[in-house]
Amino acid sequence: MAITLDDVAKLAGVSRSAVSRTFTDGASVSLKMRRKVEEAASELGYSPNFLARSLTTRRTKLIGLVSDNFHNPLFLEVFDQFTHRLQDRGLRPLLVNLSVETDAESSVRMLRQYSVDGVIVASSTLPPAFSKTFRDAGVPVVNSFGRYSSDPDMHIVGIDNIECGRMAAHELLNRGYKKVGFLGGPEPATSTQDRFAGFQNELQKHPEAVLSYSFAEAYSFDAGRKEMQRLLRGASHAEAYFCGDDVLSIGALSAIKEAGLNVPSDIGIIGLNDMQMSGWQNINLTTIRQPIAQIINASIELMVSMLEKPDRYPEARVFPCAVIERGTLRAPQEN
Amino acid sequence: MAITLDDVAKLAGVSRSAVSRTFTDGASVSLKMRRKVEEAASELGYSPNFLARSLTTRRTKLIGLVSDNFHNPLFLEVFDQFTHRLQDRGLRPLLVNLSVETDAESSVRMLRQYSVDGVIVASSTLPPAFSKTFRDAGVPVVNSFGRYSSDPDMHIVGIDNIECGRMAAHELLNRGYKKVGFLGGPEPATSTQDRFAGFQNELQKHPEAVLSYSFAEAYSFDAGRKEMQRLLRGASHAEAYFCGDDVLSIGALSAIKEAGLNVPSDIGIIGLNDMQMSGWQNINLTTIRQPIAQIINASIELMVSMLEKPDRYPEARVFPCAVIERGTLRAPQEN
DNA sequence: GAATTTTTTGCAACCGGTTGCAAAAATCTT
DNA sequence: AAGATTTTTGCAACCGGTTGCAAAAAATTC
Repeated sequence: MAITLDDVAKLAGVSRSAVSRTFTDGASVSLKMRRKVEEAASELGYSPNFLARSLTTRRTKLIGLVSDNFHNPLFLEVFDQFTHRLQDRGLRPLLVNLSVETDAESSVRMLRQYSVDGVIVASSTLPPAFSKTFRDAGVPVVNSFGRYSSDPDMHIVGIDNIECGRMAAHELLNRGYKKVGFLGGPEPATSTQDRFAGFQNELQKHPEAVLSYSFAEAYSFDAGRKEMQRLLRGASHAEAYFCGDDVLSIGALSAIKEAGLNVPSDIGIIGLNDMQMSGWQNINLTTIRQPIAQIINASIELMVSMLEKPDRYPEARVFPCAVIERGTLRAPQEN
Repeated sequence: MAITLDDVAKLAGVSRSAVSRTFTDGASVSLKMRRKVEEAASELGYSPNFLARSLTTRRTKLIGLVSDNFHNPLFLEVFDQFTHRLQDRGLRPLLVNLSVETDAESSVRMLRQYSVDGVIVASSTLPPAFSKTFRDAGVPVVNSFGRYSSDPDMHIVGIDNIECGRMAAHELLNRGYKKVGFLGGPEPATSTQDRFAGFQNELQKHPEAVLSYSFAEAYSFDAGRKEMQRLLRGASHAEAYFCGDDVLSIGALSAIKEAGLNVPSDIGIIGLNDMQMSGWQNINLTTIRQPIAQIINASIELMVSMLEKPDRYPEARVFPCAVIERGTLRAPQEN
């Protein structure tokens, strides 16, 4: 059915190699030959089969894009940018939704069966061991939005979640909140652990502060809402909460409003991510911005450089976050 | 580097064909042989290369998932479900972000180069001609969320947007609104045109109703907000608006609140889609539900059946929508 | 237990490309 | 214009699988 190399060679009256060469950059073909072949090719509407080609070149330009965050609106932005940037470089994202099967082994097998050139693991919840499975299988891997390490054993791009935790604590203390809460994402998630560690660490320097904490079941609206409802039913809630991420914050805000309380006069909330929605006027969440565009660009850059040098020394790229002031925390105290 | 068929054959001391057969269902292999091969395979950690296989089987199990709606939160749900359902059937989504290059020809070429088994076009804005390009190239295609036709020339799954427009008009009239507005998505989008046509059509049956209309630049929060701001600056706005979709509605709500007006007492809003966010308590949008799970299931079902019978007669599957009552329209009039 | 039928196995060609190598053609020297 | 050099071209083998066909092995029949 489809047009092959042979068809073009036959029509142009040249060898198969000649056709192959005109479609391979950097190959030696005379101008005359190239013209002849191109004419025949366009007459037949030929374009080379990437998969057949990959058999010998060992390059598919397929990149596995693996994620388990399909319920966090932030990730629509993430997917948009990843696909966009990959396409810019002629790479093609093979999307893997990990909510189905969290088994690393089977994902690795499947992606190897498709001979992907590399894998980007985009998740703030998966443990480093997950990405390591790919590395151990000899598949170039970049871990985006994962846990930062000063001695990485694979490429890793993201933020310093511990530092973010400190930043959140600092921000709350700075605004005079004494009784503060940590409303984390799923407890086993590396991002949750690290943000909590930093938060706690900073608070310990301030003996006057009182810390409480709990965890939501997922990074999702419903989980945040449910957990905040639970907290509000309790004996006494904190004056302000650092929520695990923006979507969790928005869920919490919904519960607070529903309980007849006001933000920020009754309770303060600070989130993390600064997804687009957080800036919407009817949400207007004070949050810590995670520079996702930079993280994605760096991830792809590392991936591309790995494709060229597979044994490249593993690197961690960490981007700074910043507090985005909006309407869910009271103003800093002037004292 | 990677383990091949030959390696396994050599270790097991059998022919290449024998190995191939143990990994092909329905092939004739004795139990003894199968055991021998499987043992050797697992010792080496072999699994067949899908791409090499596809060369002869002419099946890659790759499905192009093409969309240009990467800014509408609804589509995170759409991608989640599509990837999930495709994976369930052993198919793999090759994601194409069309916001980059809207050129159908080049998408077709690229997807053919990767020998995708089929293409799902998931978009409420692309014209039918886009999907038709795939069909004309001999690639099985399903158009999801596209324009319904009673005489489809390809598989199409979605809702009857004209009917939805009527439903919205009916709902507004039923609640006693006289001066109503249509705040559409991008004017060229088929969904916008159809929803408007139905809306207009229903209103014509009610001479007392006064219709105004305008269009936002995109299906996005910002576009909806901007357009509503413009409307509110104008001489006189409508009593209630049917917005092109939910994210547009939420943008409009933001503008309304910002102008110091209240919903639904000053202005009513009805959206379309019923994405998860619309049910969030701090948004609480009255809207028309588009049954996306059913649309996605049907799309995949049609795709699978097409893979078996490529010349299957084209079919349109239309799913009914329903009004979801929340808090952005006033109660129906009792008269 | 020989003849017949059925199942299993291996050979070799093929899927649609690429590439090392040597021959042929074109270009450059003198 | 002949010889040396460079560039272009085609041949044939290969990438990692599948599959039609015929031979070999196993199972069935009498």
